[in-house]
Amino acid sequence: MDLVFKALADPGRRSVLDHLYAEDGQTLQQLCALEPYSRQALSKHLSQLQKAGLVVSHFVGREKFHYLNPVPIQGIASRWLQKFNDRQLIAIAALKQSLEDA
Amino acid sequence: MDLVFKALADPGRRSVLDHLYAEDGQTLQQLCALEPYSRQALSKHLSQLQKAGLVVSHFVGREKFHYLNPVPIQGIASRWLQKFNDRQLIAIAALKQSLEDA
DNA sequence: TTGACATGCAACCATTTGGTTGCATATTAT
DNA sequence: ATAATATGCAACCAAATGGTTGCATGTCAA
Repeated sequence: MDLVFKALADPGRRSVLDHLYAEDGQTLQQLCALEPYSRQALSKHLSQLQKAGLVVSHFVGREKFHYLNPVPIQGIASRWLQKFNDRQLIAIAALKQSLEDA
Repeated sequence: MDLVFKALADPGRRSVLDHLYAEDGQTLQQLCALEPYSRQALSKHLSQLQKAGLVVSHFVGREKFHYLNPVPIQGIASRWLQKFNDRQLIAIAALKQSLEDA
């Protein structure tokens, strides 16, 4: 789970996820045309995303196609929402209070 | 928004959020007793969490009380879920469930 | 078969990050 | 008033991070 948070921490990697969402099943070369990074840099980012489970890939010949896996993100969302939903109203109330005091 | 992702990337900061959830309105000294970090290290972590909007604090005398603000996390969740909902019916169901429980 | 294409891996470098030490400021208690 | 408490800030340092370069491997096409 720590890998997921670390993978999402970089704006470039989030952008890769966005591009994979826009068009699923892209190869490294295709992503290179969309991102301002070199092939090697993108490759390392994709590797991290893959280790975090956010991207799944498979080879077809010499081409490696990458696919988005939203499950870990769902995991984060449900974890934190589950954690905070119970107190949500109180916390929001507290936030409003503190903002009004400022 | 980038600050929120970066703030959540560190396991220590996530632990701070957990402790603030367990007991809201704690001071730096109280958190020091719970975390394996020095006062100064914790202070910097709290500062980052505050800049990310995940923690709100206010002084009472010389004591600074820290409160959890779940709103940015909700923002992340809704953003990514909204992005991926179209393809993930299961995610929609899970989110609705968690929101309805709140 | 030979050359071009798609990717992987390792070494190296600059920047960022997390942590500490030391000092300063402000509030409470004796 | 003086000492102890609670926090803030800046400088410094080691480790992690993001990116590059160079080379190696495997696949397709002429």
